[in-house]
Amino acid sequence: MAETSLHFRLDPTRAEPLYAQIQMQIKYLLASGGLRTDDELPSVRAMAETYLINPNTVVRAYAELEREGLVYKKRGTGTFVSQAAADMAAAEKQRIVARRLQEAIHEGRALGLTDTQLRQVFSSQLHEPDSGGD
Amino acid sequence: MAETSLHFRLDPTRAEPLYAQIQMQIKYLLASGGLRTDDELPSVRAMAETYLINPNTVVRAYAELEREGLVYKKRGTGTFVSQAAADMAAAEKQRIVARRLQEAIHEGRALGLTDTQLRQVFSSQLHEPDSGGD
Amino acid sequence: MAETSLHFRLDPTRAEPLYAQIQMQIKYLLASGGLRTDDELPSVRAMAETYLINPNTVVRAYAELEREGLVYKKRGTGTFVSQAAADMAAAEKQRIVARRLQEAIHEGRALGLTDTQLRQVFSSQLHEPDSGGD
Amino acid sequence: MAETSLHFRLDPTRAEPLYAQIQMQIKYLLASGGLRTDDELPSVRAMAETYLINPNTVVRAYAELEREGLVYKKRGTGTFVSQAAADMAAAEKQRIVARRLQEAIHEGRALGLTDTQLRQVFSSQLHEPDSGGD
DNA sequence: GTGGTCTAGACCACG
DNA sequence: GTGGTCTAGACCACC
Repeated sequence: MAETSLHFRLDPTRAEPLYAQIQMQIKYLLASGGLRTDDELPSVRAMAETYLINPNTVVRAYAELEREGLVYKKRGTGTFVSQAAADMAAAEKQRIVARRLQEAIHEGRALGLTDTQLRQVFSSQLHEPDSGGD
Repeated sequence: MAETSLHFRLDPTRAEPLYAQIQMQIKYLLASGGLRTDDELPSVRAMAETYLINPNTVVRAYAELEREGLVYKKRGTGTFVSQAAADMAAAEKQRIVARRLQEAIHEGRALGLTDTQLRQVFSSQLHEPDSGGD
Repeated sequence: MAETSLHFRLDPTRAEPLYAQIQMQIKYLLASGGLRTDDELPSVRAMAETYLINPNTVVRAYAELEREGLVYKKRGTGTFVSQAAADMAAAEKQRIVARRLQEAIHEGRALGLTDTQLRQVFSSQLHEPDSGGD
Repeated sequence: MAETSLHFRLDPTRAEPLYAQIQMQIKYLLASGGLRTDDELPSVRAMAETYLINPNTVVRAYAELEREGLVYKKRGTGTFVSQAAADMAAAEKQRIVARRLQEAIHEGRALGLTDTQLRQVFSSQLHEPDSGGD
């Protein structure tokens, strides 16, 4: 129950490379439980056809994930989620959010906000019901 | 009284383009009050000589800032901080950051993090020296 | 079916910068239907070689068009006409021109020209081959 | 009755050079009757001080006008409107408007409008009461 | 002095 | 192959 219906949002226009978009979204799925140990990832070919992208792009994304130990490949079979991925899930979750927060903090500082102001804004956002966004 | 001693940290080895580094650091100065309306920016040539970069790189940074309405140029005279730059200041800054933080919080919750965890991650990021790669 | 035979008239002696000439002529093609949504523009290198200009000059023209939202780029792939370009078409075009004409009419009246005189001048301009200097 | 209260709108930010802005606005005054034969133009120094611009800029504007025969200089006295200026006034009026119309037509064509459409837009604008402006 | 444009050619990442 | 960035240095108009 997993590789049946994964869907990604890939935008070749964005500054972030396509392979990195794939990589990041798979990490997201790993962290959120959308992909579990030994689940099979979509084949390179399937992925490329579905999203009309170059197979090499998918290969690179998978290669990077393999390098990180999050997936493993069985020749002639496919690409699968590794055990390490599950172990990393918990920490990865925080890493993902940490990165986002880091970006927001960075931008805030670039705009001249003090740490105190940043804390205040963060707290207020944490309690806000929802504001709606782009 | 302002353009006397602007100093920037430009690192050509970073993934962020030089022109973007200049652009961002000038924005920082605008937001923090280090540069005020009608202050003159360093001339393209002066900037290039000081930081040992190509004048065209500075030209590009200034052009982007002009496109954003933060500076204006007087031909044969120089480049100056626009009124709009000052206007950008106040509440707008917090609004921008609030939105970013809201997104990060949203994502964190989607990944199952509790508010307490979010606070912890936020605090740790606030104190990190710097981390991100690209 | 479109980017097969685009040809431009670039004159480096004119006061208008080369990049602006390219930009304007592509706009013309967009408005006239010579280029349609998702059509691919000539590559930077191809354009530069065909017209014996520097690739950077083409880069700048394309960058300005992208900034205006008329084209988008896929890294490693090429530059394409955006959807927005098509949307720009219809009524918007007339609105832009109407405003310009209104200004000219206003000025003419301020100078004491009668409507009849304005009509005459307009007609003569409509038939002029080209006149303006800078 | 003329050089008493001439006022100009000079914008060093615009693409059009300052000297050309002065030159054009004086031509406008000549065409509209705001300046008549033997009226004295503001002195270079006065002009420069009033508008906080470089005296050389005014010198150049006056020089161009002199080259066109529209003004003449009396050493130690000042710059005055020539007889030719009056003669040229009538034709100049149309030239000014013609140029504006030409620009609008040019832009219209760049946007893909046919001559017929341009005529229609022109006529509609001629009859409009007023629309509002920039 | 200032910025604006352009050339020639380099190196890089991406697909 | 594609575009993105950067350098080195030219020439120009403007102030």
